[in-house]
Amino acid sequence: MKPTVHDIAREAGVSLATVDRVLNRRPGVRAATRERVEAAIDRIGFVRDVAAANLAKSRTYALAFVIPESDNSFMQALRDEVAAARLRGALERTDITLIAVPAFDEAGLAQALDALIANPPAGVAVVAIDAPAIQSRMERLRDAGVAVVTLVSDLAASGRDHFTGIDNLAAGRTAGSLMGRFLGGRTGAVAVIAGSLRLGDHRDRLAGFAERLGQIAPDVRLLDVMESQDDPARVKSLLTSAFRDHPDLIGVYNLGAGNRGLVASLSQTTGERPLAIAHELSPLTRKALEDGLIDAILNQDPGHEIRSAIRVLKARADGLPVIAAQERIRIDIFLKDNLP
Amino acid sequence: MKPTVHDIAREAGVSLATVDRVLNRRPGVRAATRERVEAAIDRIGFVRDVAAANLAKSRTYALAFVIPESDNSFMQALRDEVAAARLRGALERTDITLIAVPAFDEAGLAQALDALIANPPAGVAVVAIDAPAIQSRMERLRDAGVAVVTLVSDLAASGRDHFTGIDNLAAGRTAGSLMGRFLGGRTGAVAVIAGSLRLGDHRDRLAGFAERLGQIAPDVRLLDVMESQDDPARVKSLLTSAFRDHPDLIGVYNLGAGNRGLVASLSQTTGERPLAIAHELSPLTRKALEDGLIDAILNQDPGHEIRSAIRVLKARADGLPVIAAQERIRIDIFLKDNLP
DNA sequence: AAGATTATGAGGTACGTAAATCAGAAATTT
DNA sequence: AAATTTCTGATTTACGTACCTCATAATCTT
Repeated sequence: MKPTVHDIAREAGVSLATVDRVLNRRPGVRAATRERVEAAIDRIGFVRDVAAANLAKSRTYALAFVIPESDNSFMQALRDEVAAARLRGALERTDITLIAVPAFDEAGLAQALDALIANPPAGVAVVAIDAPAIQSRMERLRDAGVAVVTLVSDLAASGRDHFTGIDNLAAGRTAGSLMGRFLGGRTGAVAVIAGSLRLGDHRDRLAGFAERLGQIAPDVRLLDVMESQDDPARVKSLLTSAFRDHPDLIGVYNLGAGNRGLVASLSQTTGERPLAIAHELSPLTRKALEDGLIDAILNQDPGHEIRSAIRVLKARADGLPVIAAQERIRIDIFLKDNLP
Repeated sequence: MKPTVHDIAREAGVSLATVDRVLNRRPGVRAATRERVEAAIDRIGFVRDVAAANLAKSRTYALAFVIPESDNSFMQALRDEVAAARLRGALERTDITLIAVPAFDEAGLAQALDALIANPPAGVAVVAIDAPAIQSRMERLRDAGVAVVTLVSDLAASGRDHFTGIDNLAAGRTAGSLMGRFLGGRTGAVAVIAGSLRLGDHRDRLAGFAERLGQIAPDVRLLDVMESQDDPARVKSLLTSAFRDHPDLIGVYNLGAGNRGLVASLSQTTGERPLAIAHELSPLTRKALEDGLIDAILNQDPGHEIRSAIRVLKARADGLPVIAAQERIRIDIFLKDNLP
């Protein structure tokens, strides 16, 4: 049988109350006694029954997700996944709050974090903006004993317990690799569109892409990066100019959002279609992949990210370890053949 | 507050005992009363507290994993993941048994299943061989109320509740797609090595690969498939002959195990190295990818598969729904750039 | 050494559900 | 209408842990 707290008490020769004090870090136990109890715990291999403990505590994990209210499909998917997780709350003993903040708005995010500091939940997941005002607030949350996870876009480590998202430098390199190899020695110009170079993840993707493409296809001419502010209309107009100005355009990499503009532009091209690589699988990009308009999609699964963040927050809130391999977010590569 | 069984009783105007009878499908409730209780459950949105229920039942889920004792790294990884899951048993209320059976041995597998039928656990996960003797035993298990999942290699649907593994036809197409595009218009011969065409998953991969490569690179000459029995030495000797007999060999796809032979052969090639695509990420294939000996690895994550199978088995054992999106096993594509 | 302080023990209740018993009500059969 | 059978209610115990109170033992202060 699985050992219980009673077994610890018997083994250590103390009462249940003392075991409880040790287990739950309550005061009033001499160091020597505490060690005896801990030794007994190790010896008999006691593992706290989390279900019973939660039941006894009537514990529900209050978790807050702070996500920008951007209208791009990735952020939308992220919010939908939070909503779905919210519905599972009764089963999973979570009470999830979704806090939508204006996109790219440091002050708005800071304000949302201040509200959380005033009324701290057990855990907070934030799509962070890397700025001192945000960093310091995240540290305050952690100091208050709140489990803190950054989502999608990271911060300096002191501001969070864990980052749930992909390695964007590697994502850029992957895009560069695919672009270079799919081009198969052809020469010409390649265009890159970012949302904004003020975003760390976009900067990382660009750097990785340029580095890797330069290695594999040194003869390809990489055009100056264009910024779309993640706006589909702007993506489209930027591409229109690029097609006009560079008749030898053989590849396009959209490393930010606004894929609607990319697809619209590609579906209008006459002559040979350029290779296209973009991020985030959505109904739109999925269809473009199936239709052959886009050649590859790099993806981070929003469902995985939200569920992973919840697991990590619950574990940190309980002071339990995390299965690292399970919580690493993959850079998925999708071709039309391996669509899920 | 979350509604409890007491709330149901009050709402339906019956006693707790009757609610319990309805909830746990015990006899002794008139149809009319049962409906009243069920209506009350719907009305107040009751969700059974699984943790409390398990606590009350002192339930642990006895789960058996039946996995071939092949020495290839994928099956090894699968067994390791089961062992790891076994250690988490105390936390997750599972009692996991790993049953290793001889590889490719229908009679041995049938015998292992018979033992399980005689002493049925709550759930069984099997790396199945698609044969009538196996199929019928799986059906017997299901009829006995055991949750049944096929692992890696599937069976007809009547023999299992769920399949935990990848779509191998799609995996083959993905390999064909990558091969075709990476070749970038070059012409020559492409070799394919399977473990055994008696295995359904290997047949599927081959079919998908041939189909897709033919579309993308019609000028490429696909050599007759060779069978390695998943033996590294045989993979190597087959490749040696292929290199000798076909000087224009420009691509190799190993769709089964035995990658050690593939890597050994590739590292000895003189002149231009052929494109190489293989399955399953391991320390060996990872290194080969990093060194540029292999160009792409298709992968199914053994950790995900085992954890998914456990979640599914527990859910089926409780008659709970499964989050389908979470349990779909991805066909991962790894290049040297997006290695985890 | 008396008093103050800190450790520990003993015992209980609570969490939400499962499962059992036994008594009594209602429906069905004879 | 009586005897059976089938439902239903009321109540209790158990699961493993958390957390509370009260009493007493051990240790430290002055």
